[in-house]
Amino acid sequence: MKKTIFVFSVLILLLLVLFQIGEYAFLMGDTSIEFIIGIIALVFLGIGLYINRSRVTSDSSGKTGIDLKKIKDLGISEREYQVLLEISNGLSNKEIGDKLYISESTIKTHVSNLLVKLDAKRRTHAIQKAKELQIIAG
Amino acid sequence: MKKTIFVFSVLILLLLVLFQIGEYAFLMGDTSIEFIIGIIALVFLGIGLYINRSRVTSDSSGKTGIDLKKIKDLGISEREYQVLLEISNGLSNKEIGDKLYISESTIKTHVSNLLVKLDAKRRTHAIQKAKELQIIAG
DNA sequence: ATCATTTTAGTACTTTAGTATGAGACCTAA
DNA sequence: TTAGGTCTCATACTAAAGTACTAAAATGAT
Repeated sequence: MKKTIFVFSVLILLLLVLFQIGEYAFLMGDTSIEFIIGIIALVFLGIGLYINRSRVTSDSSGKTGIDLKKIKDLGISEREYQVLLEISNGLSNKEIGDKLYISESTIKTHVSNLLVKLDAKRRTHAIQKAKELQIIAG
Repeated sequence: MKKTIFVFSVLILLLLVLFQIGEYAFLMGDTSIEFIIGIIALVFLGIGLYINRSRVTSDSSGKTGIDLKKIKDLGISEREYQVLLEISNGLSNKEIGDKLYISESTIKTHVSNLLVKLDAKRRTHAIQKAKELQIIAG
């Protein structure tokens, strides 16, 4: 919200500045009206593109982006998160162990801990929960 | 691609039209330069917003849309697809059976068939594959 | 009505997943 | 140095998942 207000304030200021430049250049007569209009058009086209880009960025970070803070809040450790990612990739405990060079037993421990921390009954449930919590890509 | 070319053509045409209007209004002296600049700024701001909006829209429909045709191509039946959806919701075979009012044995049959059709080793793998194939929401 | 497909369900079995518990190794902050 | 957390691994167990069949009932199109 604060960001939006800031952006619009800057926008209005820029508009006023452009008014001044436009008037000044017009009065001096050393610049064609086409040039001024072209500059203004380009600037605002850029502004329009930028505003939506930032909107999209904030949207995607809010919808598909990964919430690192939430991972910590849930008490999920680095290793556990790695395991979670491999689970969502469809790997078995054995395969995850081979990939991370640790035993299947250790993976089972990590998975059990993950299920508790994500309040999930199964690994498929954990995937669904993790997506809901936006801690893994969907 | 064709759409992009069309959009930019319209953009250039609009720019030329605005040049003419600007020059005309300027010569007639019945419109202030601020007004013209304001209009142009607004128009191009709108254009900038529109261009990014359409880009986002096409992106999301291409990434989150469900490909019904692909489901048929894979030979996945209606019932099997229902089971697939419940798997991705994190339910167990027993829970899916209860929800669809059929036995767990039947769910197992459906799941086995799904794994073959999706070329998956496990149900978690099936979820990942189904998302990759854009058969389920991700 | 017949053929093909789907849906349903079962048995018997193997494999994978998950729980509970204990314990050693490691690192870091108090 | 000790306390807390993470990471590791193991054993023993229960539960769930998955495979490989077989087969009956329902559905739907020709």
